[in-house]
Amino acid sequence: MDAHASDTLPSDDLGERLTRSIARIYRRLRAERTSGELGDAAMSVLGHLHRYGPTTLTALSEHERVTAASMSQTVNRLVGLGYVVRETDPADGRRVLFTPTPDGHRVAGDARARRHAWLDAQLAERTPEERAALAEAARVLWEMAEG
Amino acid sequence: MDAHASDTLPSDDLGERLTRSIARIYRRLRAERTSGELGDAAMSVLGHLHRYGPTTLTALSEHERVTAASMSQTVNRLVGLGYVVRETDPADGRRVLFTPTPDGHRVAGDARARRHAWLDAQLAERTPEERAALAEAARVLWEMAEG
DNA sequence: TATTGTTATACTCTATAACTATA
DNA sequence: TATAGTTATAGAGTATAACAATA
Repeated sequence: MDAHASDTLPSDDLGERLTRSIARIYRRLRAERTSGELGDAAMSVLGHLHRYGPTTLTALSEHERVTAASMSQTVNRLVGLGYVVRETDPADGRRVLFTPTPDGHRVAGDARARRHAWLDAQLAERTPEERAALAEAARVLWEMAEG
Repeated sequence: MDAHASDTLPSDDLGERLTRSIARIYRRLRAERTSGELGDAAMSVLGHLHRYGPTTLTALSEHERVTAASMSQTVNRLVGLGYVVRETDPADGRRVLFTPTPDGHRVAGDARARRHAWLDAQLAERTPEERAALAEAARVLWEMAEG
C-alpha cells in the first residue's frame, strides 16, 4: 500500500491531536485486550471485578459509562460463561453484587498479562522523559474523564 | 452512590495506568463524538475523508484497523445516508475511491466542532505544563500505535 | 495467481422503553 | 415514590467465510 497522509499526526490544535491519538491507540490496545471468548467491554468489567472485588450493577455501569440495561447484559454473559457470580446484597434486597469466580480471576489475570506484554515492550523503547510525559498524561486524562 | 475504589487511578505500573486512562477518556470522548445519525466508527471514517479526501477501501480499513469487510459495511451506511460517494478508480478497476458529498463535509465539520467543544474546555482548565505533557503524550502514543 | 472489494451470517456492545421487586 | 435491576427489541460495529471482478 502507498504511504498516506493519514499516517501522519495532524499538527494543528492539541484537541485534534489528542482525540486522534487516543482513538488510534485505543483501537490498537483493543486488539491486544480481547480474547477469543470475551469482547472488549466484558473483559473490562471482569478486570474491574478482579481488581476491586464485589461491585453492584449500578456502580459498574457508571464506571464504564454505559446504561444499567447495557451493563446487565454484559454481566449476564460473564455469568453464563462461569466467570462471575451474581448475589443479592444481604443489606439491601434491591442490590446485586457481582464477584469473579476462581475461573474469572484466572482469565482476568491472564488477559491483563497478555494485554500488557505489547504495551510494556513499547514503553521499554521510550526515553525516561517520554515515559514521564505519558505518566503525567495518564493522570490528567483520568481527571478529565471525570469532568 | 458511594465513593468507590474504582474512581481512583491505579498507582502501580505505567502500562496499567495508561490502558485504564485511555479506555476511560475514549469512552468519554465517544459520547461527545457521536451524533444521532452516525456512530463512532462511521464518524471517524467521515472525518478521515473530510480531512484527507478520496481514499480506497483498503486504506480506510488499515487506518481504522478493521477488516475490509467491516469497513465495506461502514462506508455503505455513509453512502446510504448521502454523506459519501463511491467511485471506481479510473487507473485501477479493482479499486474504489470514497469521497464526501457537500453534506458529508458539512456533517464532518459540525461534528468536529461539537466534539472539540468539550475537550477544549477541559484543556483550557489545565496548566501549560500539563498541556505540554499531553502534547508530548499525543505524539508518543501515535508512534506507539504504529508499532 | 494476487489484489480489491462485496455479501452473508453471527456475535458483541449499546441504547430506549417497559417491566418487576425492594426500600 | 424512588431506587436497583431485568427483559425486549433494535441498531451499530466487528469478524470470518465465501464470492466476484480486475490486474
